[in-house]
Amino acid sequence: MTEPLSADMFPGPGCGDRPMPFRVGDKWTGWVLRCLDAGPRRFSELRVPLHWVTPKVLTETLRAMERDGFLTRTVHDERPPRVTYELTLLGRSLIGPLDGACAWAREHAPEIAEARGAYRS
Amino acid sequence: MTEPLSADMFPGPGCGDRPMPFRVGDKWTGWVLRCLDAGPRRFSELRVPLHWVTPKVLTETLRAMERDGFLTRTVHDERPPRVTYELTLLGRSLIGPLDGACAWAREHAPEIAEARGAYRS
DNA sequence: CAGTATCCTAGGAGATACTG
DNA sequence: CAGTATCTCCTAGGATACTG
Repeated sequence: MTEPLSADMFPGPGCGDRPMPFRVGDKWTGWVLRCLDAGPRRFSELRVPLHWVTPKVLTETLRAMERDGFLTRTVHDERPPRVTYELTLLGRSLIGPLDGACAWAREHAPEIAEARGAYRS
Repeated sequence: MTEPLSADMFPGPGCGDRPMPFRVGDKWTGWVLRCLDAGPRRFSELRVPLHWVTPKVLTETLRAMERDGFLTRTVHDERPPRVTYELTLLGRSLIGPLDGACAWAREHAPEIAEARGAYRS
C-alpha cells in the first residue's frame, strides 16, 4: 500500500512562479510525475496535493501524458467508479532529467533571484 | 577565433514540433544556449542559425536571459555598432541539464511517436 | 467518483515595417 | 548593425457549473 499524498506536498501554486527555467511537458506534468512516482494513484488522490489545479486542467494534463505514453489510465469496473493512473517505463525515464532540473533549480535559484534584483532597465 | 555558426545548425523551425517534453526557459532559450556555447556571439551571428526567429522575439529572449543572469550583453563603442552576448557561469551551468534533456529526447523520441500513433480517442 | 461542458482571458509568439 | 514599434492571433490555462 502506498502512502497517501499530502495536501501540502507542494508549497503552493507559487511553485510555478519561482525562477525555474526548466519545464517538463505541460505546466503540471512535472508535478504529476512526482505524485505518481511512488505508485499508481486515482484521480481524487492526485487532486489532494494538486488542489490548486482545476479538474479540467488536470484531466488535460493526464490525457496528454497518456497520449505520449508516459502513463496508463485504467478504468476499474466497479461502483463507485475507480480510475487509476500509473507511470509507464517511459514515464519513469523522465524522472531522471526531472531530478536534474530540480537539483539545478535548488542550487541556482538564489543566483537568478539575485540577478533579477540587480537587473536595471 | 570561434567558428562561424552554420545556417543549418538546427534542422529548422520543426525542431520545436518534435516530441520534446523538456523546455529550458522561453521557447528559444535552449537554442541560444547552444549558439553561445562555443564563445561570445553578436546579434547578427545568432540570427544566422536562428533565421526562423524574428528579431523582436530573439531580442526578448536575450533580454530575459540577461535579466536572469544567464548571459551578459556588451555594447562595444564602435562604428558600426557591435554588441556581443556571452554566457555567464550561471548560464553555462544550464548546459548540463540541457544536455540531459536532449539525450533523453534522442533516446526516447521514437517511443513517444509510437505512443502517439497507437493512441486512439 | 471522475470527470464534462462553457466561457473567458492573458500573454507568448509571430508578421511586418521602421530607425539611431 | 542591432535593434524598435505596431498589430495581430492563438491557445494554454483558468473559473465556474454541471453529470453519468
